Amino acid sequence: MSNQAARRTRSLSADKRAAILAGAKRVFLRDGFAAGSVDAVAAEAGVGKQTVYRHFGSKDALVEALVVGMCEAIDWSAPPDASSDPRATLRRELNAFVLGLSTPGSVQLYRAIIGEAGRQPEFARLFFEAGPKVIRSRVASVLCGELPDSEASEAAAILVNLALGDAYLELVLGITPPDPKRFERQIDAALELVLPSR
Amino acid sequence: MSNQAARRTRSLSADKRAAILAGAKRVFLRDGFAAGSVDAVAAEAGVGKQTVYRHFGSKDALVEALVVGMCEAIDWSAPPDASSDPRATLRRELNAFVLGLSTPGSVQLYRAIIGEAGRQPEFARLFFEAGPKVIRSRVASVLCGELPDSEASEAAAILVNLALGDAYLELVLGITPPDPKRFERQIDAALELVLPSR
DNA sequence: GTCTATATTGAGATAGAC
DNA sequence: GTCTATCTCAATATAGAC
Repeated sequence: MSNQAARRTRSLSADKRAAILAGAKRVFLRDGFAAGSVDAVAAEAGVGKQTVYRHFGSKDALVEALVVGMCEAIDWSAPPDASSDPRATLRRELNAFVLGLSTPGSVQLYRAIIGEAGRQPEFARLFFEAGPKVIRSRVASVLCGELPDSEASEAAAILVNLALGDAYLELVLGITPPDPKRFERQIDAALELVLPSR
Repeated sequence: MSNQAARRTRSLSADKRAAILAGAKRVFLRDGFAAGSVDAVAAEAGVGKQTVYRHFGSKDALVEALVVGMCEAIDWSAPPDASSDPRATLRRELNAFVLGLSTPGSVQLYRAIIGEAGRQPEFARLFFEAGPKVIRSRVASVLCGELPDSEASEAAAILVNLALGDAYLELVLGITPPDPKRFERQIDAALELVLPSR
């Protein structure tokens, strides 16, 4: 009967979809959402343009699928550790965060999100909720053991800000290349300021 | 002879030029450098499109003139004061900085600069040199009287970062509206951390 | 379901009237 | 020097072959 082809009435190739999204990532993060073209995405993905439209319907929908997918894939947290030293835990956590955010893909996504924030507030919110907000609360939860709850939230915000510090603004602006050592120094200085060792 | 018309061989109307730049500012900061059109600029400025091209030659040149002009016009510094209290001076200086950077025009310029940083590094550098870098050194020069020179530069960077804090990221992302009181609280907390009052 | 060829719109840039 | 009308090309989206 129809047991073979029954449920594949509208089945599109998952491989092609992934290839298109990969192409879209390269094109749109390099050229920007406005200047990047569907033609370029199709060429980059090695598929016909019509295939892109079959899968996503429009350029806007493709861009949205890309941004949503990248935001959902964000995971800048450090794996859990057995150590009970909160300073060491915070150092690992903050380090994983800045490294994740320093990735070329993350920097390009960050630029694109900021650049479109005035026109696409949903993208900005999605990114904020998936990234900075998560890190803040992870850091705050560690700090709750060390500081009064009333101070933990504010201290977490300070730590996260200082961990990024100047280095991140300069990285996003393309002034200086990524420098893990510089981030480590910023993190150590931040920890010393918020949780003095003596 | 030619003494009347001699030197106006290539004189264009300064009024029109200013009107075009004002229109370009509205259009490009609202729609982005890529999506904003010269037609829209001409309409916004109330001139013909050809006039735009007579004055600037190309869309790229127009965008560059706009960005350069806005960066050169940046002045987020506080006026000098007679007070000799470095904490009060720093508070005024940092407050003027965050207020200047919170202006709708500044936020939109910041977004556009970040969004194009991967493709237009010169714009990013121009902005950085005219804005953040200037504030850093102003703050550092005040701190030189309070801290060893070796620490003043780093402390200045920390102060500037904490003055912007979470509030600025959320403002740029369009998550929260501008809130001068929140900035003031961030500045006070930052000063207390870097220059404890007791 | 995927590709090639095409319709249509819009934007950058220019020619010519005044 | 400024505007109106136009050229040209690129990009979104679609139609039809396989």
